[in-house]
Amino acid sequence: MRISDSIEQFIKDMLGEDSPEVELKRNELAEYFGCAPSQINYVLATRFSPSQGYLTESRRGGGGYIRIVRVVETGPQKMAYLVRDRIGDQLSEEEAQRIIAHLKDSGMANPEEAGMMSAALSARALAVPLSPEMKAALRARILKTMILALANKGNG
Amino acid sequence: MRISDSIEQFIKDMLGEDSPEVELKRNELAEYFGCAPSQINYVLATRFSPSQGYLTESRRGGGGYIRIVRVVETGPQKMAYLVRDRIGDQLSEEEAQRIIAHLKDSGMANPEEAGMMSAALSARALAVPLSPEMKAALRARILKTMILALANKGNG
DNA sequence: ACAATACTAAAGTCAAAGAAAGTCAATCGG
DNA sequence: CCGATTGACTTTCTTTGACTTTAGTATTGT
Repeated sequence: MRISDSIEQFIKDMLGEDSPEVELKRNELAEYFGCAPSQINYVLATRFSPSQGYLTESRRGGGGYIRIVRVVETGPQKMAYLVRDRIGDQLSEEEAQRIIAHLKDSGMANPEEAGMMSAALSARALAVPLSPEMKAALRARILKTMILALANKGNG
Repeated sequence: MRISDSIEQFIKDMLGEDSPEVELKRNELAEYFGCAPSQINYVLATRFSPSQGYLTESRRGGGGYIRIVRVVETGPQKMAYLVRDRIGDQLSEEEAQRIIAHLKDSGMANPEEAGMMSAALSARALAVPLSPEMKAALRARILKTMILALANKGNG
């Protein structure tokens, strides 16, 4: 069996039990599995990427760490994913505001959250010298990220 | 656990309780934590900087001291300050998250709003092919717009 | 007594060492 | 050939210590 797979399994077991979040020491883990520390980065990059539903954050230096958070979950969060999938790579401001209204109407976002989303995607917020295509791409990404944050709020 | 973090926590606990101000002896604190005195300066520089909402003043020589003050400003003033002075044309993600944390801590934004802001300005939301400068410019504009929305909510 | 000087007790500065994690190109193995 | 593995090198954050600066206190000369 590949070491990468073992490490992946190890981390997923830790994530499975109690919390959707695990913190580890790169060097310790590497030593435990008898591999190069950078192997851990490889596993993170290939098995715990954002597109696979994980976020990682880390810190270097003395007392450094790597934290892995699972963001894909069950229940209402699937709805968020559906919505997210309906947002492509491009998003107009009108469409964005429509989706936000829908999120609010369906109770997935409260008025405060909707207000912030609306502001972040307004023409005013994106008043920078960029092509319309780039702005549309930005809107899509920003809204997706905010919806993910919404979905994740439940059991962070 | 890092000594820096312990010292940070220690000071924040002192600040948290009663007063927004605490006075301490650098050498005593260093001895208490068993570290070099200059470590205290490091903690002050990295965790209690003005941009993080703290001011420090000190005195050398016999009977010297270090005083740390948590700066408190009222909502509207603070927001105006943030938009006008502190957020320029460029904004790093770290700085953005710090500002958002401050807004939340001081009650100017509730956790939901802060969450949305944080998401909208995350590296993930801006993961598009743009120069770092352009991203920094976008962050600045988006955050300003969201803060304006916050401010407007209250009195309008 | 008073001012200048010396002594001592702080805090400040800065650079070097240490401790992690990140990157990337080369290599390995199925 | 392609994903897995490694290791040298880089970057970032922390910790320490030697040296500097400043403030209060004691001493000394007039």
